Amino acid sequence: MVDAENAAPASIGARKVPATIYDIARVAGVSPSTVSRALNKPGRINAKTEQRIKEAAASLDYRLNPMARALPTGRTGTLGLLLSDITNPVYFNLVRGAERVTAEEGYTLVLAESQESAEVEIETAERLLPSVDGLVLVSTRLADEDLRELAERKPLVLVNRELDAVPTIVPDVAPGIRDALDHLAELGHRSLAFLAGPPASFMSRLRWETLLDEAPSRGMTIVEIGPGAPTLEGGREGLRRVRASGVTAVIAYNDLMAIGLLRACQDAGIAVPEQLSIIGFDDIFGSDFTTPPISTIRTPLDLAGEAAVHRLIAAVDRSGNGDGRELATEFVLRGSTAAARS
Amino acid sequence: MVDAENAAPASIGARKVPATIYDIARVAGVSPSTVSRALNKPGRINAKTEQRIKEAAASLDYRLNPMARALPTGRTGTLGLLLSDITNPVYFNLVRGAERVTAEEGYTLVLAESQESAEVEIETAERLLPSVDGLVLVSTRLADEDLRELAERKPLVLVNRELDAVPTIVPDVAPGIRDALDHLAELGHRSLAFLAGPPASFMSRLRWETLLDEAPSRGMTIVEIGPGAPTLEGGREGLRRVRASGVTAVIAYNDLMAIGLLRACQDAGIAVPEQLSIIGFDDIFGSDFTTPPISTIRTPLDLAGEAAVHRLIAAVDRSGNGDGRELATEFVLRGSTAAARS
DNA sequence: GGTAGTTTGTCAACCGATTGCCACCGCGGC
DNA sequence: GCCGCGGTGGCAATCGGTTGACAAACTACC
Repeated sequence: MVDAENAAPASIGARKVPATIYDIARVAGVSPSTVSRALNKPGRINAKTEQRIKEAAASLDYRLNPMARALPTGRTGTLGLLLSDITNPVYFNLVRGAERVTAEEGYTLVLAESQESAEVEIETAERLLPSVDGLVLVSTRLADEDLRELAERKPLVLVNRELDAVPTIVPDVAPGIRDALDHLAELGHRSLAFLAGPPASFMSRLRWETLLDEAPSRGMTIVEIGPGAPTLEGGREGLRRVRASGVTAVIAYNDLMAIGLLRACQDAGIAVPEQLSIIGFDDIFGSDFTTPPISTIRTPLDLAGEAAVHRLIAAVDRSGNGDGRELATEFVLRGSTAAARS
Repeated sequence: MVDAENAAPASIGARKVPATIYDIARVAGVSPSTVSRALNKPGRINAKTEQRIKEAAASLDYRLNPMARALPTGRTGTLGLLLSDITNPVYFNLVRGAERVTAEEGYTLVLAESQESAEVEIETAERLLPSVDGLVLVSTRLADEDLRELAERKPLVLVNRELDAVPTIVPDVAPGIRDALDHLAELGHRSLAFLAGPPASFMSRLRWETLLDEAPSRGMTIVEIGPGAPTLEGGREGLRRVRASGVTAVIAYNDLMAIGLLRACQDAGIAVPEQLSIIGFDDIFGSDFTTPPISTIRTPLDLAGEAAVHRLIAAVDRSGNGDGRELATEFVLRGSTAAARS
């Protein structure tokens, strides 16, 4: 019993205490401020002293305490990435790209999700804000007003949303859409439908507007069906209206909806692509698992993630590096399109 | 020029400065320490004063600075989640479960990945360690030695890895495996193969060991093929050895490998499930997109993520809540198995 | 040798909270 | 009238770094 009482707190509680610059100063025989400068102002200090301090630091297994540094400098060294739904495969590559650049630049990434709710989103942003140097908001559902308010507290970068005075990363949807439409036109399709996503989605509107611009000039008619949830289920639910519309090809707001629609077709005995051609957006993981594999308009979200973080870091440390590469979408031809049924 | 010099820093730089407890103290006419107590030691202060302080705080739109609090208390209020590959769909639900509980408990989650490399993993863990209260390591590739070292610096919870003296979340693979084997036995399969994952993977070994225990008692032979990368490609590459082995059914280390193998079979003109039955692990997103959809042994990773964070928080704030629910796997029957070819 | 100029390192204040210790207040009891 | 006490609130140290101002030491030049 005595053993247990002693052992437990000792093993659970008494963790190794990290070394501080004061420890290093003592070992190296200098003052703490000298240690601080030796460690992050190379050259400010005599080379020999610097060397001695670095050795002391190494021997003590020193690691800088980010919290302690954040206090006087105001820089936390972490960036926040806020998205609507972490489990949505659309964002996988975006997260990965963002994570890569963040680590590369010596920052730390904090990830959070808003569960498709504007309320949760603003709360989460508030919670994150004090401990990050800046925030990337992906496909935000917030109002312009809220965004502006956030932007005046910490640097902000938006992905898939445009707002003046706030840095923005929006892929150029036109190239992919044009190629997809050309492809459908060649196959003889004359009447299309766009299966729309959530009403608050900037991206859904942008895709629809672009289709609306581009389809007529190719001699095709196009109608909007929806809005619907950007999920498998949302795609399934579109089938009734797709059938009723009499179109020969559907472009869905995203791959998830395209796959949902495809499966609904299969359940209903509609042959894809023979009776209906389907095209998605984003080229998510798994969109080539289906039979037929989904043709899709790929959004380079990995690049978008990278660009967003680059831009954010530029804003955080005032290095003017705008990094204004264009992020062009691209049509990926697979098996879900065929000649229009006559 | 004077204008520009004044304007630029003003608009770019002069963000809203957050209020501190000193501001509140001034407004409420008390000392900062009283403010601190009013805000987080309810009752310690006269009710009227407390009220006044809270109103002042609200009117100033006060938000506590987590960094400043972390310094004296040593508690940062954030937890780290480290996994080998963020884009691996296996972890999606785990991440989501972890994120949910973390937010629920008022903590913040930091996500990082190690890119399947032990070296990157230890570096990343080191980088995260000073700014988190504890760490969850998922499917770690680190040696026991390294893990023990980390564990004595900050609370640690392992998922998919066992190590004495460190809290561990390992799903119980046996139930799912037993059901899968029963199913295959019923279909007349007598010789199986296990398509192994990475050599350093504890989970791969655990699954193999369990198969090794359970198959013979059902009158089936089983061989291990691999190790291989836990990816589509890794699954594809297994086909040659699967064919050579003459087995009638394959259980792959995970769904990704199962899907890779399936696609390789399709390319090679081998009918699945007629000529070869395939079963995966994990029930990842997309494993039901294929034709045939993959039968799989589902691991409740969302629960694992939740349990891991609960456990970690218990360790962090010494609330003894062990939360020792068992996480049983479950066989999900879909279309990739059929009677053994004679 | 004296003076100016340049390194190099130290002092001390500060970032925004937390917390142990103490002082003050009013009150009741003896 | 004095003492003790519980309830409030303030003082000041502290966490671990950063940084402007300055002093000491050294260099160089006349």
